[in-house]
Amino acid sequence: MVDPLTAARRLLGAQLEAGEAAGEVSATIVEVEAYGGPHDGPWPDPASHSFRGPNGRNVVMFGPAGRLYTYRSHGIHVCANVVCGPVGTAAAVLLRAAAIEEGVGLARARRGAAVRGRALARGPGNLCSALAITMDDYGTDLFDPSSRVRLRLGAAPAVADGPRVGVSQAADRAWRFWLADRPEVSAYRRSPRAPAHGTSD
DNA sequence: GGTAAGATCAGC
DNA sequence: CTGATCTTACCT
Repeated sequence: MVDPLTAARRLLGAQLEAGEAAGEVSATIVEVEAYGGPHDGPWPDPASHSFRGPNGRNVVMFGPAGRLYTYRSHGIHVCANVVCGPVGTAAAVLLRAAAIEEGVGLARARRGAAVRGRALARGPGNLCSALAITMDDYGTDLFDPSSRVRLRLGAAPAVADGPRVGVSQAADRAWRFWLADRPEVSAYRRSPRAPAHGTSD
């Protein structure tokens, strides 16, 4: 797993598990977005948190691949990324949506009784909520069996792609990927702060 | 030490 | 479409 585009495709169909014991909740990743790094790196990406170099929030993105990069969005939600790329080079894949396989009851208890099954982990904030991923999980090694959040890679079926959601920079880049024919995939919404279509990136 | 912006979500 | 709610970065 090296560049973010390859990593993004590879993560589709992978199993994400979260829980102290043998996986309280497990889910299949169905939608992701690739994010690059600084302007002078191999994948310059003005929409990435790492674009302006390492800082207190994004340091883990510059570390080894396979770690979890969590950040708080709009002061309310937590979003999760899988770090990729070699050490010293920032890149990550944002987990945007998943299909809950095991622990549906627990996920619904966390999200709310009225939430439809397909929407339990739809959207990056909702995904973390359903799996109880918090800022405490920042930097977690996703391939360590003793971690609270774990990842099991699989083979990816048919993949579709399109522009990323909600980014104001490089808004026309087709760096979002999802599994075709999946009801859990979230709807595309362009950022209101993004320039007119075709002008960005 | 102040401030503005934000890889979101739910509710009207 | 709007508001909630807060962390961080980037000024001055």
